[in-house]
Amino acid sequence: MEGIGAGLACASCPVRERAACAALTSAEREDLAQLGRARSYARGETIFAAGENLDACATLTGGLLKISNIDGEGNERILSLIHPAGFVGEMFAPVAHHEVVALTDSRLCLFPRRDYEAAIERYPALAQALLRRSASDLYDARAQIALDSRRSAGVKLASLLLALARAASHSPCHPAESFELPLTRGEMAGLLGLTIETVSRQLGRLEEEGVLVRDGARGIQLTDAARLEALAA
Amino acid sequence: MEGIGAGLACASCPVRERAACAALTSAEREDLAQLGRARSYARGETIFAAGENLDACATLTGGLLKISNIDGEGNERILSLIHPAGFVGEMFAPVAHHEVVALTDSRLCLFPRRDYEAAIERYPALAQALLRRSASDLYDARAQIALDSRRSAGVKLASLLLALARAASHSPCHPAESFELPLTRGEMAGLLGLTIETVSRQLGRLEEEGVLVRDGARGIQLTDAARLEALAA
DNA sequence: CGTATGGTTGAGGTAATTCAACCTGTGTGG
DNA sequence: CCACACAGGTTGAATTACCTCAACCATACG
Repeated sequence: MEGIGAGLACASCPVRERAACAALTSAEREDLAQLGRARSYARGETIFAAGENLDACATLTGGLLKISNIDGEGNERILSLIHPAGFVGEMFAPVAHHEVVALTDSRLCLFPRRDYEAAIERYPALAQALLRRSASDLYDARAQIALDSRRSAGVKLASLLLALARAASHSPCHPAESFELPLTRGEMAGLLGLTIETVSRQLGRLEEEGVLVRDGARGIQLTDAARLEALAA
Repeated sequence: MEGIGAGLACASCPVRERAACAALTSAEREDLAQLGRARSYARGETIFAAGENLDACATLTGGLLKISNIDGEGNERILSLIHPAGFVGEMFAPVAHHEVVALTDSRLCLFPRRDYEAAIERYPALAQALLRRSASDLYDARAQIALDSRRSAGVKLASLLLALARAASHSPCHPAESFELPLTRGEMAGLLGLTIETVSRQLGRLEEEGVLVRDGARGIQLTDAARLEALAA
């Protein structure tokens, strides 16, 4: 079903209406699909490594990715999470600045960078769609900066949990009432600029306060979502 | 000389080779210029206020802007500095998310948003140029996140001083050896997520250590730029 | 001259880090 | 099947970098 000949099975693509390529006409998409190929990555696999030659870009069709930076001392800071329909690959940099790694088993639609760049020039709608997505990523990144500033560990963690609960739920703005954390404590710490211990303690505190119940290391059940939203303010 | 009729004096524009509109042919630029108008802002003046209707976007031709977020308690966090040739105005959001304020006397090229959006559709090269700029802003924002994470106040301040020294110098990567800070202590604090007092103390410490000499509140003379770069790592 | 704005300096408190021990589940090899 | 190792997680005690509060200084400006 998928990948007859070279291309992709856009017809059955779970993000065909939200990804950048959705801006194309079906004929144009057909054309673009010829250039790409789908590939699966297991949790923990690296998609792009910082410093390596960046000759591809991709749309995430399923799973969850992280974009992260490793500093001199080997500390990882997660700069962004990429959800399905997200786009990765720096179009205008010769080498990758950051690591891109699968947080859960994921599926991507990979394109050779040169071909994709050519497609951008050929299809103005694609450039616009990417611009829209880039603007949105920029907004998210700035929201992260705003969050980082003065706010306490408790607020940061509450915001993250809320975002994850929303992502876990399929309805847009409603947080799922119970879900599995797709990140380890270390990854949460890396994303929030905290330590593992602090994350663990804050999580414990939220449980003490009756906001949630932990179910094993990863399971979360929100017992007071309203309270969580208030804390995340 | 400037603004005969409605348009802009692109011929004498100091950023005509670096701004997004540089991607256009001269005929196209002529056309775009008809839509815009130049305006000056004094230090402290607000260009866009968060929450207000966002019906314009702009290219900065001279000066320095900040994009900032004010949280519930009235604390300001500066999300980004905008240097000449930078673009401001969220194209795809109905209302402004952030404050945009002039840090020094500045000059902008303002465009009605609808007209600019139409221009993007009309001129694919413009969309591409904006995409490039947006990708670069996104990279900067992520660099800021990386900086925020675990690094000490000293490292943050060193990075900022280095960035300002580079911006003050006209040659790209060489820091100016003496320059005026375009930001108050409060603004530096807001940009780095620190307090005014911490910034002041760290600055004092850099002076003690012989990295720089302060000349009044704003003047900075780098006596050991190499050391500063090492500290900013 | 007096007020305002921005800046410096000091003392004390605190949230988060660091360091360290211990727990839990899972997979592996004997 | 048990023993063991290992990765991820929790918990505690001590430390510290930064914040908060507060006083004071400098420069500019009406």
